[in-house]
Amino acid sequence: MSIMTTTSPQGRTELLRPDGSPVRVLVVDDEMSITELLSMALRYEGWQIRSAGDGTGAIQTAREFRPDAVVLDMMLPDMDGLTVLGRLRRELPDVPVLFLTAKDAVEDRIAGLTAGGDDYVTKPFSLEEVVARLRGLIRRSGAADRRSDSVLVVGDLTLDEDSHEVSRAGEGIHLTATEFELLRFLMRNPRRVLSKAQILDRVWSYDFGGQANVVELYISYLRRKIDAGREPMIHTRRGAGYLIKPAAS
Amino acid sequence: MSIMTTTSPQGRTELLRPDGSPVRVLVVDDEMSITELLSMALRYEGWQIRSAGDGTGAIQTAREFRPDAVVLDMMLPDMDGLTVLGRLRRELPDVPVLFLTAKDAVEDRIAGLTAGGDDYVTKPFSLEEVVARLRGLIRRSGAADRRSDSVLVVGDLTLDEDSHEVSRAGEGIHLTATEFELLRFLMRNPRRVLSKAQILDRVWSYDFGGQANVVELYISYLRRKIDAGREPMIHTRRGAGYLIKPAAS
DNA sequence: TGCGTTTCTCAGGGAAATCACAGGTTGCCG
DNA sequence: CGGCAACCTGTGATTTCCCTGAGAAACGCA
Repeated sequence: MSIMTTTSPQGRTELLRPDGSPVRVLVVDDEMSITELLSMALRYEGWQIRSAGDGTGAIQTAREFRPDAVVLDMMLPDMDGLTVLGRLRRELPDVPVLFLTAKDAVEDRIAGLTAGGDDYVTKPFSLEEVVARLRGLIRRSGAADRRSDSVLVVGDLTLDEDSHEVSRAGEGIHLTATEFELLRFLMRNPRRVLSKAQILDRVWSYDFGGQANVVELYISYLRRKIDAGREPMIHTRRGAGYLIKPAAS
Repeated sequence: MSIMTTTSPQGRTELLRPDGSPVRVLVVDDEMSITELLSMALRYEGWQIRSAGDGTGAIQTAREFRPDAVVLDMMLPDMDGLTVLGRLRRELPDVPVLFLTAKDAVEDRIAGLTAGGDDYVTKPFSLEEVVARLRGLIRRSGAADRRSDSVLVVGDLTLDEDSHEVSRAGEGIHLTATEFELLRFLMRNPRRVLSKAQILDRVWSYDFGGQANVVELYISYLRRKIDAGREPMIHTRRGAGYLIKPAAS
C-alpha cells in the first residue's frame, strides 16, 4: 500500500491513499474517553477512524477494516498487548503500529516495540504528538519519496519533523520540545486563527491541569526566537487566538 | 542471482534484486516471538519475509519462496540444524545462511559452517547485528563490486561495515563492539532524531532488561572518541533523542 | 587461571525546560 | 478618556532530563 499526499485549499497537507481515498486508522483502547478523544482528533486530520475496546474486537475490526495504521494501547482487558500485536501482524503484516503505554511502564517491557519501525507514546500524551507520530509512521510505511513531506514551510520559516530542525531565513533556531510542538501546530494550520483552548487541547497533554496562560507564555517564547528583530509571523487576534502566516503578506 | 543497491529518498541504502523487486529472506525459528521480532525488523529494511517454525516447514517454504538468504536457528524441534542445512543446500545451493545459535552452544561445529561464506550470530542478538550480517551475506552472494556499499559516510566520519574500521577526518578511531553498533545505527539514520527506546530496541539484545541510561552512557563514550576536541556531530534533542549529522551544517 | 577489556549499574551534579505568579502593557468599549 | 479585560513577559521555584565518574561484574583471551 503506497500513500500519497496532497495539499488542501486551506493549505493543510493531508495524507491520502493512491486512489484518493482517506487513510484508515484503527484505534484500540479500553477507556472510551481515550478512543473518543483520539477518534475526534484523527478524524479532524481527514482520516477514517474505527475503534475497538479490547484485543478481540481489534483483531476482528482489523480483518474487515484493513487500516493503514493502528493505535494500540498496551494495557487491554482481555489480552496482553504483545499478543494482540502478534495476531494483528498475522492479519496485516506491514501495518505500522503506534503503541500507547503508561509512563512508568516504559522501562520494563517496551523492548522490541519500536524495532520494526513502529513507535510509541506515553500516556498522558498530547494529540499533536500522536498525530505527528502517526503521520511519520504512515509516511514511512508508504512508497518512496516522502522526504519533503516531513518539512513544513511557511514563508521563510521551515520545520523538519524528522530532524526537529527549525530555521528562519536559513538561520537555525533552537526550540525546546514544547515550543517545537506549538510551532508545529501553528505551521500545520497557517493563516488560521487557533484559540488558546484549541492550542491547549492539541499541544498539551490531555490531563494538563495548569493555568491557561502557559499558551501566552510559550507564544511569547516563540516570538522571541522566531520573530526577534524580523517582520513578525505570529499574530494575536485579540479575543480569538493566534495565527501564523508568511511575513510578506 | 545478483543484487543491486539503491538509495531511497530518506537517505537509507536499500538492497534490491536486479529486477527491482525486494530481497527475499526466509526466517526459521521455533520461537514465535523471535520470528515475529525478526520479521518486523527485516520488513522494515524493505525486504520480503517468510517464516517457518520447523525444519520441514523451512524446506517447503524455501522450495516455493526461493529466498535470497535464510536466517536459521540451529535448534529446531523436528530436526537437527545441520540436517536442515543439508536439505536447504540441495534446494538452494548458493543461498547464504545466517545461523542463530545459543551462546554456549558448540562453537566448533559452527566454525566449519561459516567457511562456506555463511555467518552466525548468538542468541540473544541485537537487531542491528542481524541486519548488518544479513546485508553482508546478501551483498557478497550477489554480483561483485558492492564494496563501497559497506562504507557509511556522514561528513568526515566514515564507518566500514566489513572491516569495522571507523575514522574521522582520516584519523582512525577504535570502538568497542557496542559503540560500533550504536554508531552504525546513528549513521544509518543521519539527520534523524532517534529516541532512546528506538536505540535500545535496535542496538541492544532483545532480552536486555537493564537501565535505559546505558544509551546515554554509550553516547557519552562515542562523543569522547568521535567529537573530542572537534566540531560535534552527535547532538542531543532533549526530550526526543539523539541524532548525528555532518559538523558543517 | 589470571589479567586486561568491555559492559553496565548507580548515584551525584548540573543544566535545561516547564510552569506559576504577578506586575506591566495594550487594545477595546462605553 | 477612563476602566476593564485580554494579553505580554520578567522572575524564580520546581521538576525533569541528561551527563559522567567510579566501581562492580562479566567477558575474552592467552
